[in-house]
Amino acid sequence: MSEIVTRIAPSPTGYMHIGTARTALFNWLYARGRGGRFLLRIEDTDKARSTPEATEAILRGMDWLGFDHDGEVVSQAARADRHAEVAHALLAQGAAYKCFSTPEEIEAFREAAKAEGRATLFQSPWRDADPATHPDAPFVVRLKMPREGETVIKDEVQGDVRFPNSNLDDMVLLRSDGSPVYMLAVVVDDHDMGVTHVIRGDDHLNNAARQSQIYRAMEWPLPVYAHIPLIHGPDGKKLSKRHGALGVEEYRDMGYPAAAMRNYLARLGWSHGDDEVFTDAEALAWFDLGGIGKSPARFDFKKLENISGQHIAAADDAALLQELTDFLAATGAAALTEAQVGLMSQGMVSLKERAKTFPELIEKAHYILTDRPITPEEKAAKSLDDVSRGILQELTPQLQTASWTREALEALMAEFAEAHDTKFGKLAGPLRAALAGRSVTPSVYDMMLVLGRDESIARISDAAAP
RNA sequence: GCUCCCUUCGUCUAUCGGUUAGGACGCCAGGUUUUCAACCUGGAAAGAGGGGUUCGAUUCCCCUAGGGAGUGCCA
Repeated sequence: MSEIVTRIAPSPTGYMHIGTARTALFNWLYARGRGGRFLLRIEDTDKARSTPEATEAILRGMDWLGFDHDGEVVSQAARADRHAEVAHALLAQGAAYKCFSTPEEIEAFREAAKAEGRATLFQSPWRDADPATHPDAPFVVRLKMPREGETVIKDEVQGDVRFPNSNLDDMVLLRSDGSPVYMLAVVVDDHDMGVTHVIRGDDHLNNAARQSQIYRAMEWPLPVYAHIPLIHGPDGKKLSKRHGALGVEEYRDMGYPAAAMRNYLARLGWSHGDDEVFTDAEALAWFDLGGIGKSPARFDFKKLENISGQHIAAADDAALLQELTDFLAATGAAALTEAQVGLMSQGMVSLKERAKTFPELIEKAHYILTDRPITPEEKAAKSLDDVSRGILQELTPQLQTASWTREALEALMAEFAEAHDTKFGKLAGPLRAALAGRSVTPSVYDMMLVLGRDESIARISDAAAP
């Protein structure tokens, strides 16, 4: 079997859609999981809507998600000459023809068809015209679609889909200004790039029938098709910016790890038995076209969060810290100091199991990211009354001599609490306020261990001071 | 209008003719607990509707309903 080649071909208009990210993921998984190649082509033939900024956004999104592509990024617009060349070849062999109908005539045709309840597919009078009768006027090049029989698309997701040829129109290949149209461009590009598997949104399923006729006319081998259902919004309607159809970069900025995003997106419309949380290696090994569902899936933030939390909890400490650093940089936050990085790497163990996103992780790490003197928040300040200050004061010397291990500290606290005829729960509040200036923090022991004896005692002394 | 696709708990899904229709998220109840989170136990929750085919349909076929896509000298 020859090498597998897939591609992602986004249009650079606006931000990088989350659906594009999922299609890219499927293509990437399919190729990379099989030792194939994964290509990137920017479909920038619509000059009016394409922007360099959008291309940059796509590149950044692909980079963040870790979808490395092979070879150079292909610009579809740059290949217009080659597209036209194919159109002219089709023209020369009689598979396409020049159509001199004006837009007004076509419009009139459709109006009339509609009024009579006929199909509105335009039937050009020039399809079989003798070239000798061609006027000296602008024309478009149209493909001669078969009028009889049917076109069958063998789709790996949808099965065999049959289209009556009578429903296929003689689509335009070249506009009257000689520029190629998208339908032609995709086919030529996919062929020239050696794409063997076209995995794309099912909004292209109908187009596949029309495009396949270009392959047939050129006698090019058809790629394997897999049309995947689109992602819908929480309301089941098409995903729009209104309800969460955010750009990929917005998900990054919300603090979801890329690995979690990949995992969630993979599960959205694809399944491997009951597996829910998995690594990239597993996804690469498991992914196949047969596991793709046929119905559109809705985006569910709750599940994304859950998956995200599990990935953060399971992540390697150093790698997670690095990704957190990248997150801070990407969102324009201040970078961590060297000392903070040191403490963070020690605190990561206790931090990561309590956070679903990076912002949450940072929130939990507040005790590390803050410096003395600590000004307690209002809620925390309430637990620092005169009584508790006294208790903290009493506790300090004991901490001074305790051995700084979890066991020893737990024992010390238990003993201390008992001596004061109370429970550790009562001590926890004041200690949190002292150590972090907050009422919600990681475990008191975790904080003391990470902060170390000197810093911990210093903070407690600060709080105990009148 | 015409063509094509889709339809299992609220959500993501498993099932590839025979299951008490399974799992996950979320939700509810209880437990654990040092706050938050996590964790443990239990619970409610689904085959769109109607016809067939079959000994037997969630599964195969048809119809209806609902949703989506295409039908451009947009991509």
